[in-house]
Amino acid sequence: MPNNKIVSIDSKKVRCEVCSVASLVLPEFLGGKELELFESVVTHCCPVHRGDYIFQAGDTFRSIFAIKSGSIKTYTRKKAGNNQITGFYLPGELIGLDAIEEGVHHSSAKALETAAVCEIPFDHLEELSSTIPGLQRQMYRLLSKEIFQETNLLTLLGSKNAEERLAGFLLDFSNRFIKRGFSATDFYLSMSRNDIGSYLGLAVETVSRLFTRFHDDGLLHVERKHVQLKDMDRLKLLFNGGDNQSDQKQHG
Amino acid sequence: MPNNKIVSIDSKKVRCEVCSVASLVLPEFLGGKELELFESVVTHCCPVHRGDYIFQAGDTFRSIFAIKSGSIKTYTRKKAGNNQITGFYLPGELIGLDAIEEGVHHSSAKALETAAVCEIPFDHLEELSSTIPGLQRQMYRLLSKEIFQETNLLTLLGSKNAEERLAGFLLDFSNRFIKRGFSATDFYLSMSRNDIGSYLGLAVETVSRLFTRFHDDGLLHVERKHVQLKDMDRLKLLFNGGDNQSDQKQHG
DNA sequence: AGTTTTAATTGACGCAGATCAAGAAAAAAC
DNA sequence: GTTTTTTCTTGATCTGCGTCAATTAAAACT
Repeated sequence: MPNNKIVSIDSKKVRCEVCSVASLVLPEFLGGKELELFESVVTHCCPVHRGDYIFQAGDTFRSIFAIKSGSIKTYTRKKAGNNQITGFYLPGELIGLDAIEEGVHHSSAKALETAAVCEIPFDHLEELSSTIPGLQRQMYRLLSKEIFQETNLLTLLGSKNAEERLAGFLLDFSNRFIKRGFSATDFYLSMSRNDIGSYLGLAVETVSRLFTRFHDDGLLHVERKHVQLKDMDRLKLLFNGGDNQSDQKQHG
Repeated sequence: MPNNKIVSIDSKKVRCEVCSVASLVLPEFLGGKELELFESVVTHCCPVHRGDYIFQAGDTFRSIFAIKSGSIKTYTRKKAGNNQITGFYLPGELIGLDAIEEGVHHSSAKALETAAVCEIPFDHLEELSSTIPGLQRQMYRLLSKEIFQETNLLTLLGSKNAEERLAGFLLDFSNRFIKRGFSATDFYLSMSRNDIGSYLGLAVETVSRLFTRFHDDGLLHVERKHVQLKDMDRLKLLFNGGDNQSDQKQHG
C-alpha cells in the first residue's frame, strides 16, 4: 500500500519539476478571479507511486488528469494477454482525453515513478469553459494537440526500420522536455525497455541492442535508464531515414 | 480541373450514401431554429473527385470538413519522400481536427473517389458552440472520438503479425460501415493496396499476398477493390491473435 | 479504337529483427 | 543482511516479410 508522502527520488534521475496546472489548461490571459475559480475546480492533486493506477480500462469517465511531476504510461489490453503501450506522458501533459466520447476509459494509466497528478472533473471543466472566455478554445486546442501527437506517432511507426523508430522516440522525448524547460539532451527514461518495445512495435531485445549500438557509435551515452544524447545531428539523420531509398514519389 | 457535377459512380461499387452533416455534428435534441442556424454555418458542400485535395499540409487551418459521401485519405509526408497514410475517412466522419491547436494543417487530405465534402468554418462553429446548448459537449465528444480511434490504430499496429493487422483493418472498416447503416460484410475499398500497406506498415506485396491467402482460406471473397467478408469468426480470431503465445502477463 | 501509365499479383531471395536461451545486474521482498 | 523476482543484456538461430524483378491487369490518356 503506498502511503501519501512524496518520497525523495534517486538523485541520479533527471528530475521533472512541478508544473502549474492552470498554466497548462488555462489561456494565458486569465485574470486573478478566474484563476481562483479554476483552482477551486481542481479537486485532488495527489501523489502516486510507481505502479499505481490513475484510471483503468472500463472505469467510468469523470475526470481528466494533469501531470504535475513524474511520468505516466497508458496502455490498452490486447486479447492475447499482453498490453500495448499507447503513450508516455510527462509533466504538463493531460491524460484521459480519449474517454470523453463514450464516458468510459478505454485505456489504463499507470505511474512509471513517483508522480503528482491533478484530477480535473470534466463536468466542472465543461461548465467553466462556458463562463471563462477562451477556456473553450483552449480545450479544443488541447484535444487537437493530442490528436496531432498520435498522428505523429503513427507516422513514426510507419517506418519499418527499427533504428529510425528509436531515434524518433528519443527525439520526441527531447522535444517534449524542451517545451517544459528541462534538459533536452540529458534525461531519465522512467519506462522499462519492455514498455519502449511495446510502444515502438519492437522486441525488448531489439531495443536493448539498439541502445548498445547507438552508445557504441557515439550517438548517445546510456547507463540503464539515464540517457544523454551526444550527436543530435546524426540522430536526426537516422530518424529522417538518411539512407532510405524506397521512394514512391506520391501515394494515390 | 474538376467540374461541379457529381458524376455517377460505378455500379459495382458498394455505395456510400449521403449523410446529414447536422446529424453528425449536432446533438440529437437540436430544435428547428438551431438547426437552421447551424445549416447557415456550413458554407460549402462541394463535390470533389479522385485525387482532389481537401487541404494540404502547411495550409492555414480555417475549417473542419464533414464527409457526406465517398471517402478521403489523410497522410503526412516523410522526409524520405514517401507519404505515410494516417487515416481513411468514411461518410459521417470529420477531418482536419488535428490542425486546431497550431492553426496549421500538418497532414494532407485527398479524395479517394468522387465524394461530397462539407466545409464548416471553425470560428463560426466555435461561436455557435457557445450559444447552442449541447454543441460544445458534442464537439468535445467528436474530438475525443478521434483520439480514441487513433489509439485503436496504435494498438493494431502494435501487433507485429501482418495477418493480424489486415484482419484488424478489415474488421474496423466493417464496424464503421455498420455505424452508418451500410453493409458490414460487403464493401468497396476505395484506397490502393499501396495505401493500405502504408497505413498498416506493410509492403504492398505483403498486402496483396495476404488478400490472396485470406481468399484462398475462405475468410473472404476479394475481387480487386470489392471485398466480401465470409467468415467473421475466423477473422476475429486472427485479429485477436488466436495463435499468439507471447504472453507477458503485465507491462510494468 | 490504341497507347501509355499506374496498380496489382506472383515468385525468388535475403536480411532485419523476432524468438529462444542463458547469464548478469537490479530491484523488490523478506 | 539474503533470497526471490524482475529487468536488462548478449549470443545464436530462425523466419516473416521486405526487396527485387517480371508479368498481368486495369485505368487514364490521346
